[in-house]
Amino acid sequence: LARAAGVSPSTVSIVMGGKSEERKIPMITQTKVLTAARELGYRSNVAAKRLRTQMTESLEIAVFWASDFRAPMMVRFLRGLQEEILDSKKRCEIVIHTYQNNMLKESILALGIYNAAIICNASADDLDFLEQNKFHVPIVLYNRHSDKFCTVNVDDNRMGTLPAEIFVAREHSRAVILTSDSYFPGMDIRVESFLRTATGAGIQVQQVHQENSMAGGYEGGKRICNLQPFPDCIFSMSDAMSIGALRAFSEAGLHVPENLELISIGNGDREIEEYASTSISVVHLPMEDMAKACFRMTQELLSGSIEPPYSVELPIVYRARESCGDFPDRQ
Amino acid sequence: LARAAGVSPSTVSIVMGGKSEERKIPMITQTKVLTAARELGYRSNVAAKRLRTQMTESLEIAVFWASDFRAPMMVRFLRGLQEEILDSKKRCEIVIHTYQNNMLKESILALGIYNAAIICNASADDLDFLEQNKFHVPIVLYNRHSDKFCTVNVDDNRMGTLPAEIFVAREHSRAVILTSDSYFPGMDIRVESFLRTATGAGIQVQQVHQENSMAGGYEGGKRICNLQPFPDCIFSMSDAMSIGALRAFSEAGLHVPENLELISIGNGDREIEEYASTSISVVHLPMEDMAKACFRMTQELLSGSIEPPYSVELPIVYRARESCGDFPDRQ
DNA sequence: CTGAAAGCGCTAACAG
DNA sequence: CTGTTAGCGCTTTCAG
Repeated sequence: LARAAGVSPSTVSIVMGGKSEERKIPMITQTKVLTAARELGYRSNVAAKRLRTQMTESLEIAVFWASDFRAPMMVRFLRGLQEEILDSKKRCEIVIHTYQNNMLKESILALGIYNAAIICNASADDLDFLEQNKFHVPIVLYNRHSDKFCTVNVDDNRMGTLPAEIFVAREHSRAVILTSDSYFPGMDIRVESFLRTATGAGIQVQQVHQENSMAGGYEGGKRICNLQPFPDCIFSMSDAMSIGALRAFSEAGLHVPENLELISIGNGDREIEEYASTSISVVHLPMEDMAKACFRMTQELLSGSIEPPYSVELPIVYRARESCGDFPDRQ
Repeated sequence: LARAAGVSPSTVSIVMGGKSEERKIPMITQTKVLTAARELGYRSNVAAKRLRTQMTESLEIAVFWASDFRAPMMVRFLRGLQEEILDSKKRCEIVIHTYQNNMLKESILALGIYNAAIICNASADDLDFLEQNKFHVPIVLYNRHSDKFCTVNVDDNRMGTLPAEIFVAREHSRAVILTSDSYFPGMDIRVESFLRTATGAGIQVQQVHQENSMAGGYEGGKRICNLQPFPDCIFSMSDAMSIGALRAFSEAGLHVPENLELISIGNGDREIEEYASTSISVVHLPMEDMAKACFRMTQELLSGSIEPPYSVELPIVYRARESCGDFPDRQ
């Protein structure tokens, strides 16, 4: 350590701790220590410091989040998480690890150094990796299924059938699904269950694939304008795509909901849904509540009151706004 | 520890580490340890674990972020930060601490256990608190001024004068500032320098105060519709307020930019600015770049290549989109 | 199969 | 004013 680099063990600690004044260390010693530290590229070891000073009562929870188009959704998740931590009255730090889709394994090396981990946005590959390894830290999976880990979910099937039922009830006959490459199994389920329910009720369904972003939604919207037959309703896989599509429609002189109704997966900020040019009707993804459930689950795992394969599924609701009405009998 | 709670010191470690199989610990001992741990509410100490296993090479940087309407902006900041960390090839964890405006002091107790801290969104009170205390950890302030700490800034004055100059050049004569309660001195500077430049050039300036959110912007927009004299240009203090206002205008049958032009402080996601019902012309706040500068500054502070009162100011640019044109001579 | 012992890097008494 | 010492809670050889 910097101990070899000059004077003594504790003197160093005093100087580096900024307690030079009160302990009356002469300037000369201070500079000796400081320059030595600089030359050795000394970095104090925070783990040792924490251990020694007993700054150890607060839990550390790692949150893994994909650094792609889903990054903005982290805000809602963190909001829920922070709220629940506050409510729980526990001291708890959250450490964010962002990772590339399918690259979870590279980012997760040192899980053991946290009290618990919440893993979000895992792809099928990422899940395989998790299933095949043994971790000795409580792990909660956000919106994924597993028979090895604890998970917090929504009913992806219902997220597809509900909008389909609404379109049926509202007597639409030509739907289009605005979607993107599938990043996780649940997304396919949403698409397929919409497809099944809608076609089962005699609705003709087309699909438009674009990048999951406003830009992608915009391109998708332009493509939808040229679709034959022209659809009378859209199921969009994200708020971002919906906003892009809305803009494309408005440029094309198409009006939502008059010319076609739109229901989106409500995975964006509530304000953005409400203050879009046409406020967006959504199948609401309760991310804040899911985050809370994730946190609670880590605590239960830590206390041993639940055991690993354990799942919670949160109910989903439809929020009718301008872009699509409600079931006719509720209006 | 759980050591008293049954058998031995290291056996516990083996069992809790999940190495029971390979070390052939009999089931009976395992359960003994496990139940004891449960009853004692045992939580392994991550600091000790890190220290012992030398998982210590990675820096830990605390990021303090206000948990209010600015929460969504954390995404852009984190994006920049992550990118720079990746580029730097250093292992570095970021720990997010959200705090209530004016309550930084409550959240910051244990700064010593990080390698460095980046403090964002500090209010005047928060700054006072920081100035008056001595910390012995490298601290970087995001978008604040201080003669004690290192800071990364934009030219708040220019953020006000630039839109004013554009409005002048575009021959507007009646401006309105859509703003909210001031959360930090820089915001006042933006408003005042706009006011000074605009009134100096003979523009009549009104102000509308609302909450800094889309909802607030919407209410503000409605109020603007009834303003006498009716303005021909708006300077909005955030993308969120702009989006709300845009919606209010469109409901009132007003068109942007035909009836009035709008320039916003570009503090939201780029996509949201581009895909708003009318894409928003902004004085761009380079948050990602500022985050990068913050990270670089922590590293320089750590290596001793810079000393505390040190500032970096990033240039700001105007991005003309639909809601307001550029300087006439650039068009 | 399990216990004893050492030591990670640091800080806080307590003596010099 | 500065050095010595002990020990934070854990894991890891190494002997039983």
